[in-house]
Amino acid sequence: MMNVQFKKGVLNLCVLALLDCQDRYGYELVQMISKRIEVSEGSVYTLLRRLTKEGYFETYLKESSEGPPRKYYRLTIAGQAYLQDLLAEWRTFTESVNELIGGDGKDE
Amino acid sequence: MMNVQFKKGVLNLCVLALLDCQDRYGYELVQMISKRIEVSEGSVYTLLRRLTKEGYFETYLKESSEGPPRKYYRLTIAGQAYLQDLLAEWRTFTESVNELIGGDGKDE
DNA sequence: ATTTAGTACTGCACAAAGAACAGTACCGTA
DNA sequence: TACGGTACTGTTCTTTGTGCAGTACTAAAT
Repeated sequence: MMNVQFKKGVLNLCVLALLDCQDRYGYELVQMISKRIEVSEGSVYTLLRRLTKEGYFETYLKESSEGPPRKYYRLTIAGQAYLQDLLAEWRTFTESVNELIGGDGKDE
Repeated sequence: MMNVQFKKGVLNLCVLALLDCQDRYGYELVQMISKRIEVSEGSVYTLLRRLTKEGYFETYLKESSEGPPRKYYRLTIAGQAYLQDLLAEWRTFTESVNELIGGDGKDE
């Protein structure tokens, strides 16, 4: 199956990025991410709780016609800043890795 | 500092890829990887021991004129296959993430 | 001759984060 | 009223990178 370890930290980035466009609720995020990368519910909810505790999200409840009330997550200012940091890191990181695995055994 | 979690599993891929061209010794791998991404010696050596135990590397010692003998690592057949798997996974994974963070909130 | 710096490897205790799983609860339908 | 889908909580387990201490060899500086 999909490499578990690749996901460490990246899930973080994905959730933040998805919340940058609009507020979303947990189950919705699980569905959206699962379409592209395998992820368990537990991971996403755990992450949402953690980042909320760290001040990157604010939450509010809203009732749903098709089940229990949904907890929506909204990026805080800190969350937006964190997202920008992670985005930049992700880009330079993947670039670095691609250079490393690109095959050129150059010293420089 | 660099995001620790991004590295999970990727270090694995980097080491395998670097060994695909030629045999290398541990310290050399640490130096090569450190040029691009921050990594501690402990991580690389731990990983080398683990992958060796799992049959992806064979090792041999060779003396050095500038210090203690070096332990060289060579990819086994299993190691080459594993590398190909990881490479493919890495490519589809980064593609998926880039789509997710790319901003299109599309359902499909 | 002894110290110091660079090279090179070993091994362990620790922390972070995702996975698996069980549990709670609401809603609509058969 | 039993089932399946929606929606969230919480705990335990595993993997993997980190930090640190330790060993040991070589060469240059004091």
